[in-house]
Amino acid sequence: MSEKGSLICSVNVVDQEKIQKLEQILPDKEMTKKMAEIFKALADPTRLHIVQALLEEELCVCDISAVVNLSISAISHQLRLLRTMHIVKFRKQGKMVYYSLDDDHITLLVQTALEHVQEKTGESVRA
Amino acid sequence: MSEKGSLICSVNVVDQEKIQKLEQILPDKEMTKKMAEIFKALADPTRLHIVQALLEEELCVCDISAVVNLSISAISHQLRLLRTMHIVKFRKQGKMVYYSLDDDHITLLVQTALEHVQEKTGESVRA
DNA sequence: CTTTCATTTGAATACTTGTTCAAATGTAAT
DNA sequence: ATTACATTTGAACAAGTATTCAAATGAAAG
Repeated sequence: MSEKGSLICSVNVVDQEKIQKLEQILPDKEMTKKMAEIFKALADPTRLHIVQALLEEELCVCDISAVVNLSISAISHQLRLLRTMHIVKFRKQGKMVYYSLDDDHITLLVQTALEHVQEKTGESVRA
Repeated sequence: MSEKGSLICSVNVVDQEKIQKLEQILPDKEMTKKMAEIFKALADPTRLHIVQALLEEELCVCDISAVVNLSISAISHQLRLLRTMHIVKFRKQGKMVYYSLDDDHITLLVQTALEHVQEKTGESVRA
């Protein structure tokens, strides 16, 4: 943000038009920020693990803690994050709290990422 | 990871079977970690912005810096990260270095995230 | 060879984030 | 009320990360 203005390189001067065209097409900064937040929610192994488990079935905090093998407290903290991101929803029943996925898009995102990694890892993709 | 073992809550004891079934179905930890890394690559506004721009066309570092409105140095650092993640590839031509997307899955991920945000923001989704 | 310019790199800094521990809710049972 | 238990919360600490600045490459041109 400093070497701009007078110090614009020749290429930028030439392609100023290209830059402006891109700025028009691209989603605005707010949109990009929100998209980044979705990715960020899935960017932590613990949270992704939680989401993967909830992809299968509804689970209580205790269950999740067992599957992910992390303290109840740590899980609860992460669940709060996923809650505020509208990725999971919850349902109280007695002392227990049951969590499930709130959003359908998440499934597609996780699936796509899985395919990507499988391909890059050289795993056979048929079936 | 501490209140486990002897202190397992009654629910877990009952559903121990459920937990084991989940552990079988779910991708192993290595896979989950790799998936999280893909998401992490897209989890930063700056990097996502770069990727969105490259979705449209091949660009040099200078161009990207102009579009994202951040110092050349900052962009170069992020590009290195995207490079090691195999998300972008580059091509040298004289003094300039041109970057483009290395992976097809990224497009789908970004599109899905965009749709998700648009829905949650209450934007009309037709067309 | 020296200068110029696009890009990269390394160190430093400020900021963010995941986990832990201890304490607080809140619900159900004795 | 008191106890037991599932979950949440807040503070604190360690680890990770994005950006900046200054310096280093490396390629083309004078």
